[in-house]
Amino acid sequence: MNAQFKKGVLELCVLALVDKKDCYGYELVQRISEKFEVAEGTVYPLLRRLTKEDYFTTYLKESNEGPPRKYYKLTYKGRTFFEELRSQWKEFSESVDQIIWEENKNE
Amino acid sequence: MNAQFKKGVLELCVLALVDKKDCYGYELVQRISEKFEVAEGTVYPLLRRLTKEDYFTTYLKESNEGPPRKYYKLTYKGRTFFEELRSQWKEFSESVDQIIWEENKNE
DNA sequence: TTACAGTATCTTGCATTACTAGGTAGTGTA
DNA sequence: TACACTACCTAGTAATGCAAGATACTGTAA
Repeated sequence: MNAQFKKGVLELCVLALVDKKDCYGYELVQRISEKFEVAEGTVYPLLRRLTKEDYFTTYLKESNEGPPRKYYKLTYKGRTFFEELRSQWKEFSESVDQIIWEENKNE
Repeated sequence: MNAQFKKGVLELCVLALVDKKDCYGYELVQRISEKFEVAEGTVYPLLRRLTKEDYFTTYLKESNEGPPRKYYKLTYKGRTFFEELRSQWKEFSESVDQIIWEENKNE
């Protein structure tokens, strides 16, 4: 999959998944990769950035399948940002579809 | 509009518009900006790259509204690339929509 | 004549973000 | 002991959109 398409959209996907329920990084990589490939080296820095910008809070939780998991939880600010970004994506992707699927017109 | 969303997609839009009819750079900026803002400093380097990669050929044409216009014409290779890219976009954007609009499930 | 708006092309340097390729460490199994 | 899987992390690189500037042609208004 074209890596450029993912720019900015991965952020939106991460926000959407964490909005539904608290997630840890490795889990997000797995979940998103079911739809399209994403690298760990992409997701962890993204989570760090979104946390720094107060869209997430984090907490650690023991696991019996490996080292402790760092869970991310959406803040109020994060939810607002997510909804704004999702709305922007809707508008943008619909515009793109208009351009690329438009029938030839007499002009 | 989120600048990141456009990464890679602008290429697709330019290909789509030139596929319909030969276009010059300034025209593409105007046409795309009807849907979402795009800068000249983005489009001209993109056209240069796509031409270098043999997706476009170019020709000059006089204008009575200003300096000569450089028209871009899609090559066979360009059309193949456009259709491939458009199909990738379809798959990608549908995946994103599944992630961000999915209802909460019992899990 | 001069100035400006609109049309049309181009370039340089910057900001952002995804990926590659590595590392560390815990758990369970062969 | 070795390996696979889970789980976290980072440094450096590549790709691409944008801001801000330059150049130049046409037509119009002061």
